[in-house]
Amino acid sequence: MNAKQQAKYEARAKIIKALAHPTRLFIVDELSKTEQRCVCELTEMIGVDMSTVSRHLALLKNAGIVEDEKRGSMVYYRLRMSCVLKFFDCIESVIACNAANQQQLLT
Amino acid sequence: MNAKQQAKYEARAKIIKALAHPTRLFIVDELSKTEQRCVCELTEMIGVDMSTVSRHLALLKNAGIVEDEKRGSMVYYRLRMSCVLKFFDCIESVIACNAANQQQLLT
DNA sequence: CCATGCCTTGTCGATTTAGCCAAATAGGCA
DNA sequence: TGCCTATTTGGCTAAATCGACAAGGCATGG
Repeated sequence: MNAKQQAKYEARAKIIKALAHPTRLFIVDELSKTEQRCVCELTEMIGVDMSTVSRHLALLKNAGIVEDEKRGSMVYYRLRMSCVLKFFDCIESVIACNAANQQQLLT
Repeated sequence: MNAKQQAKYEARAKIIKALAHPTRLFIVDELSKTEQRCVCELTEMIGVDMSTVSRHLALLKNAGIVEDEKRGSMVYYRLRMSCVLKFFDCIESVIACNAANQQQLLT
């Protein structure tokens, strides 16, 4: 693998890594349902420290998946690349396929 | 977020995490082009220790993304859920969108 | 101006991850 | 049997990640 290839896969991995956490998946899911949410709302829903949520959001933003907008003292986040939602169908089918496989091993 | 929700997002995150590494993305890409590859071939292409490649493959297998088949003394891996390939279009568009944004900041 | 609420950032400890080397396992072949 | 190759696994270190708490910045409302 040459340097250019390497860079390509690293760039891709960075985006995927940004999604690779339950809390961040929840955030993406939530923003697909509700257009925009402030940090405090998400914090409330998730149930971890606000600083932790803030960092998750910063990470998603840095990857280009969400964007933020400050209004007054609140910061609202919304989905910037909604194509990531398409991942979920495939993910679910992987999970279902794994489950079916597990099942089969028992018989 | 209740326990069931939590579990759902964790299961999803596990799959995504399995893809969140440049080497593993390379492997998936390669298996989309060539149907099957043994560990030694992939090791050759990637240029890290075979034990490292073996672990990456085990991780992908554990997530249900690839499957393996032992033939003689070699182990061949192939893609099990090719739907993950669909991720790449979206990923590329995120990258392109980020780049366009960067560009705009310079003007 | 001060208090309060919203948010981000610095720091720390605990956990996970990635890579290497060495050792163990397993198949193929002389 | 004994060597060689292919692969996995154990052990180790360095680096990254996550979560909590504390402190600081900024806006709002008395």
